[in-house]
Amino acid sequence: MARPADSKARDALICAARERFVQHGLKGARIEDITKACGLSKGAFYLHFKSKEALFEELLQAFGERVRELLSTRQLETIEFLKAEGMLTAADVRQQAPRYLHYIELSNKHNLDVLELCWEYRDVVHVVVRGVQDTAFAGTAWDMLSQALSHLEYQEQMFIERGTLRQDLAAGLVPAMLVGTYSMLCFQMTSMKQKPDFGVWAHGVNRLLYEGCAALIQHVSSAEHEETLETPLLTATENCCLGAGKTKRRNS
Amino acid sequence: MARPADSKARDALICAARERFVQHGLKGARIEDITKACGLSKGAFYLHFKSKEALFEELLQAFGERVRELLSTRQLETIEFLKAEGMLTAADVRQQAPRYLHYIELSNKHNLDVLELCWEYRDVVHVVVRGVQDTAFAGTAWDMLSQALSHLEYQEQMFIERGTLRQDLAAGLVPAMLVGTYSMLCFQMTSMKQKPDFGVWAHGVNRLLYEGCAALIQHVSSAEHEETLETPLLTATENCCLGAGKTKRRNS
DNA sequence: GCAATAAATGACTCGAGGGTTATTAACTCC
DNA sequence: GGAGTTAATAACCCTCGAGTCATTTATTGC
Repeated sequence: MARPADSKARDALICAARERFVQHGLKGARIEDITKACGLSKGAFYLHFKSKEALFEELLQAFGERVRELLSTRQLETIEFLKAEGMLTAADVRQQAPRYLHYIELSNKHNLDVLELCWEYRDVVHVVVRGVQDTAFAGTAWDMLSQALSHLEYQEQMFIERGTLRQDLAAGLVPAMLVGTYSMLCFQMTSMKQKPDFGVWAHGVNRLLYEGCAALIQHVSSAEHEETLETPLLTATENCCLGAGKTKRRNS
Repeated sequence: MARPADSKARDALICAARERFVQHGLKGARIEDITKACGLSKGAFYLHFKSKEALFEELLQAFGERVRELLSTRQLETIEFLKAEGMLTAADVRQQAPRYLHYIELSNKHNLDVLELCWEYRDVVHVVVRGVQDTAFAGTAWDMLSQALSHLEYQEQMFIERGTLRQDLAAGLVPAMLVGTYSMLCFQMTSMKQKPDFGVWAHGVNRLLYEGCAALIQHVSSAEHEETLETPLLTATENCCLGAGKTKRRNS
């Protein structure tokens, strides 16, 4: 006994909003343009969403959920692997033991999963990185990167403690390089029409980094790089932020 | 026979504007807030600048000029070095020859120069990366990264052609990792109060990457990584952009 | 002190865009 | 087909901020 909503209306609004957000940022996107793009009126928008920000938060929640899933399965599977195959030793790395190659394989799989997800949500990523300044979401990109960083730092720590990795690199360096390289890739993909071949990329990065570490391990006893680099680095926890610090938390 | 302008007014306006731009982005910064911050009225702003955008462009020009200087001296000094010391060979890298270590030293110096410059202009960098969407400057960050990328790709190409570097990594991978890592660092530094120790960082990155390449060179003949990764990759020239593509060029 | 001149002010206009609401359209159930 | 209900519309209000300009203020040369 009532007029039912056009089932496509809500989805159409979300879709149009995503496009506008990418082009103009969260603030810059005009509600009237969004509704016009799907043949609706401004009022219709407020029928489905409390505000532009609420719509965006919805998108972000979905993405964040997926990210959290990925991170936690990565965590689980890594621990599982190490339980099953035993902790990696420096010798494994040096000799490119099957166990080590297997580990790289696993790590690679996880990296690819992340890239795929970012591709799926590339518009949202784009907005989070470059379109939310002066908004409740201003710190979100950094928050997400921080999660990834501290996650990888945890793994690095494990490896360092067990002697798998050299200790003479600044702690956090490898995680930061990984996150830096991958976020560069995400940054790039937000402006691409064709999905690039992530496999080639991820594989190369992995080889460079892991074999770089292996190379260092071989040189351990050689005297030429003596200075231990133990300055604490740039960790995720170093949140001595200026801009990001004044992130107004969401007031939904 | 006229009232002279307060000599400090213009500088004060620029200074206040930079602060506001960081906090709220180019569009989000209000002219009246900028002027209020240095005890002036809105009208005074238009006495010194045509618009907010004109002021920002001025900042950007200064930064861009410095960047171009750095890139060209890097280019010059690298070529000069290679002329003086001869082209590096794979053997140099493998054996960590003085010539090779010297080269790394040089490269490191240039990297540090870039980091220092970014630190000096960290507020401008911050704005360019995150505060110019829906603005004439929307594509600027990417333009600048592209310059750096293609510059490094040129060097990489040189090394690959002469056989110094392995050819079985995706072309552009090392440049992209460098730019990715360094821009991650820039991204981080825009929210830091204390200047971090760039030396430690740059040194670690260099060692990882170069020794990673060296390690690969050692494995050249080993059969275990066979597939040649020759997919063209993500080069600077791949400007198949969506968002960045519709950058309205400046209309000053 | 006074005229001339340029700096600086702040009240003003104006357009843009977020959010509201009275009204109309469309649908369902009886 | 009519009552009841909800979707959707579009005119409206309101705030905010860019840019303007008549007016005031400060300074200099005489």
